[in-house]
Amino acid sequence: MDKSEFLSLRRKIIEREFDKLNDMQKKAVFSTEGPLLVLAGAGSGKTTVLVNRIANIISHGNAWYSDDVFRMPSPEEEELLKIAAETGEIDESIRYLLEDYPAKPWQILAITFTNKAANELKDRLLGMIGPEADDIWAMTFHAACVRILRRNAQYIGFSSNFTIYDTDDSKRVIKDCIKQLGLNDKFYQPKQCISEISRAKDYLITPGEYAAQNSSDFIKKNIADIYELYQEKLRASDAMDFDDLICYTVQLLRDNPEILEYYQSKFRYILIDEYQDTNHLQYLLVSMLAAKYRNLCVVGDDDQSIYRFRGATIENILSFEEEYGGAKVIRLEQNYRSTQNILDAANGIISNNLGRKGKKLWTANGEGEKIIRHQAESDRDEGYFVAGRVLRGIREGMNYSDFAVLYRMNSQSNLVEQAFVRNGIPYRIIGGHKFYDRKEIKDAIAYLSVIANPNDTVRLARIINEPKRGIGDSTFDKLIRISEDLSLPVMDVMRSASDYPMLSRGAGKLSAFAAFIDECIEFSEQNPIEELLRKVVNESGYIDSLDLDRERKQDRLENLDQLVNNIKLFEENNEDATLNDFLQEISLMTDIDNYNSDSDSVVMMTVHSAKGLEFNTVFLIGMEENIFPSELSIQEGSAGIEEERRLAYVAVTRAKKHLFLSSCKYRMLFGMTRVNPESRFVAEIEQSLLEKSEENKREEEQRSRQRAYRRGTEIPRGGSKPKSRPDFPFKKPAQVSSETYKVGDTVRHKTFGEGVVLSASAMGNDTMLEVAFINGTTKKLMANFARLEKVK
DNA sequence: ATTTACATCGTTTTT
DNA sequence: CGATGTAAAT
Repeated sequence: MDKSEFLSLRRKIIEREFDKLNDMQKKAVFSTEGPLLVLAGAGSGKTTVLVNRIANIISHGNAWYSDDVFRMPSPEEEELLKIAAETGEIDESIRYLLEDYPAKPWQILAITFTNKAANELKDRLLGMIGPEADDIWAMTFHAACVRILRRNAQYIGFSSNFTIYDTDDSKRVIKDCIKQLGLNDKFYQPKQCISEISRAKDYLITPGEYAAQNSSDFIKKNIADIYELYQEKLRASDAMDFDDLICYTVQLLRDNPEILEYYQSKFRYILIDEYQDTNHLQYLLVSMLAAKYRNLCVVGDDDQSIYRFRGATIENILSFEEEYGGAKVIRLEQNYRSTQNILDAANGIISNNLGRKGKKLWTANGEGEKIIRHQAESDRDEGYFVAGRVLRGIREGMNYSDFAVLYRMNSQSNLVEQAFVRNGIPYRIIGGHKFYDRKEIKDAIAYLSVIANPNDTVRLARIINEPKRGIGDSTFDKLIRISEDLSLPVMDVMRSASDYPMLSRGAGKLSAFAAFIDECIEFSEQNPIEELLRKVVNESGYIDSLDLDRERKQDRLENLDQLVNNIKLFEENNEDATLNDFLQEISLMTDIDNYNSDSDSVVMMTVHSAKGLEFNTVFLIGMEENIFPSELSIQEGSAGIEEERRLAYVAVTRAKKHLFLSSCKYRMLFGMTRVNPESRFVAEIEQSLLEKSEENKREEEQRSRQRAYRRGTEIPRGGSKPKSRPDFPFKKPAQVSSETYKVGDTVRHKTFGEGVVLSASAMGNDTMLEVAFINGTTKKLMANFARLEKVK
């Protein structure tokens, strides 16, 4: 056997191991060295590629492409190789012949976007390469950064069990800062400050630099002060926000060459999933880590970039080839999920975007059914339409879990939810009210946080008077003031509260509370977390205080029980896990991470949350202008619309077999009834792929029969029955306004101000008005709902 | 300090 | 419309 024979045999054996993959997927799996861009369309087996690529790197390294041979096989080994090529069974003794510098699991860093994706990746890796997969760093950006930071916390002046603040916590701190600086919080809104600070962090701009860059801008100068104070407060609380996790990691690596060198050498192979959703800071982090080996594989789909509002820059993926000269590009365009009709619809929508890498999904699954397009009378009818179709599906033998309802914004779930409740359809809502966002859960977590990190003043503020123990805002403010002025830990001040005249009145209560926390801290060192939680909620009087509102008590107790269960589960899965580990786990967790398709119920969520998931039947509701695309994105212009279009592309490609696109003639939105035309995205789908819903067809038939009847001509009665009115009040009791409007009238609206009526047309027993408001926008409103005031 | 009533506000998407 | 926050009353 000569060398080329051996090499081709080697390739054959390796290829056999991955024979379930298509050619493009194999190419991505075998391309281990150097920068690699994998453009993976929706449903193209992206995770499969990631898993297999990692497996290949560990078991074969670059052996498929490499012409290097460590040693030629002996005659016995040749026989074993031939057997392996025939049967796929590889004798352990010849493994070394099939390798070219394979990596150890701990040399691999695989970054995903969500914890769910990370867990899925880990599970599949465990299944494919066994327990040593545990050494692979397969996690989210945030989790990886936390891991690096905890190990090196002293370099950046934090303790190794620093707290992670969520958006809610950050907001509280920001509010404090605005107040403390004596600024008007109308002018400096917490939300805007946070996003401004977040943008600064994205480009590693320090408060000082930010101030210098904006010295001529009065407002931004103040934001610089807020930014500075905010960072100080977080540091004093030994806490970081989400952005800090990445930001401090980048700074740590930038300022400490030996640490950078350690991680650069450690991670020989880096893989980044969902690369289109990375922001500048994440890009920076990746490029630092990958600088040494340049074995960087990024996987993504420029058409699925939907997190621009959070700082994701689609440019990261668009300019990857430029950034990494000589990068290999592989496109995965074969879709294994949907029917061709669904893919054509998605292709049709996305082709309207400019500046794409460009790709076209195809499938071997066949054409499939047409996409059903339905127009409901109202948002309420839309809910009943969905419910009706689910029930029909169930009658035909489908499961509830085959269905998903997707929408642009959380508030759209309400009416579908009501329709489901009335029809006894089991459902789950992902997002919206997150489990860990519930008050009682946040309170409980706050107690645990303070016990884990007594410097966490934000969480302390939450619970120091919850339940009421007579420690009001002014006392707490004084407490913080003293602790800041004397640079003493808050807990120390509390313990010896009676030493401070300022605290005289509340001193006893404060020291009692401090004693309770101290007792819990001691308890926590010896006992499991769930025991600690039980102690906390019972002995703090929290449970007792729930009696105040009997209505919700049961609910809240159940939630607390659920939390205890979650903790137990966590402790079972993670031996000798500390309280800190648990708190970290939940601080980086979101609702979607808890989603599993086990229980048989219809699932409802936003399109954003649905990314990466798939469902047999998808109802995409609210396909209307001003909803999807959203009003704000329309105002924003093409960049906004293109992002919405990508979102629509994501939504459509979630469906495996059936897709419904529904819209309403009018809907209640933000407290008033609005009229929106059907979404432009529906028009971007080739019309032959769409089919009107039976419900709509029947209505039309009935209407035309009525018209014919009025004209005296008769239409032969067809098979279809007239649509029965739904058994629910379809509109609110008519509060018909005495006012009538005609074109040219001047009206005043509560929020939009004055406007001129452009058109008025009768609709049912109401009038649909088109009004041009002085703020330059034109809105369509229903006269009876809009609460308009006639001016002239 | 706490409760209540009233007003105002902003309304997308979330690691 | 709902959540959130402020002002006034207890």
